[in-house]
Amino acid sequence: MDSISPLDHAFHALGNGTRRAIIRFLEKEEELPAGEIAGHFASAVPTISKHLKVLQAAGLVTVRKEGRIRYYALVPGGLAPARSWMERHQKLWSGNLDRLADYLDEQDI
Amino acid sequence: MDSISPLDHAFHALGNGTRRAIIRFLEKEEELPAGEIAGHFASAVPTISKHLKVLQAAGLVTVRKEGRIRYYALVPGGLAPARSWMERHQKLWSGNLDRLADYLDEQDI
DNA sequence: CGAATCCATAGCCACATGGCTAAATATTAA
DNA sequence: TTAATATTTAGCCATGTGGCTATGGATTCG
Repeated sequence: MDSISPLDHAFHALGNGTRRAIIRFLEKEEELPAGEIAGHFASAVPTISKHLKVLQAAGLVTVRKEGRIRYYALVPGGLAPARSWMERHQKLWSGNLDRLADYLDEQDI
Repeated sequence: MDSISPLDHAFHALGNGTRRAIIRFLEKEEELPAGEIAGHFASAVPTISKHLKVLQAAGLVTVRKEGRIRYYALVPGGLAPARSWMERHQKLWSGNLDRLADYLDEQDI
């Protein structure tokens, strides 16, 4: 019943080389059909489909269905929560902790 | 035989709420004994010990052994590789891709 | 309608993960 | 030397993950 933080999903999604490669591939185009994404990787089509679903659950990617084609695209602010977590902690890491960051971290934001 | 990228380790380590909580706890002090870290969590001691090992493998944490006590501390630049990956992609995400980032990403740096 | 295309889902496998308790190791104290 | 303390390692269990093939649903083409 323990609800999992959105950060868990985001970091987990990024913790796989194939998924990061999919992200890089998507950055080059506005959007891409699932098949075209799958075609650029050695893995089987359903395997890539699964990865896309993980990226979607992490809020990093969206789908647009047009006929029988699914166009995948990056979510503009998708990386922001994970990135801001890192920003704040990069600072704390270096020694200058402040109360705002403490407060934010109590909620694991 | 596929060697796993350091980024995989870092992102994977961050993809768990307990481990992020350990990081937050470590930020408040220069270094802490394993027992004191474990004491602040509901999980059993060996469970926290395992998490510390994951953080260590990810290059986020170091140990210093003094007698029978292990002092854990954050690695100063430990977050940097993961953070810079996100920096670069946050930019690409927003639309302005440049060749340097492309080159860096070919090696998944 | 029937066949082809695009893609997801279902089901399987081997292995990883996060949790636990119990045992081992290393060091210090009695 | 024996006992206590700090921490890791060894096993065990349930569940998750990444990979595959085979099947199914939706859409388009002949």
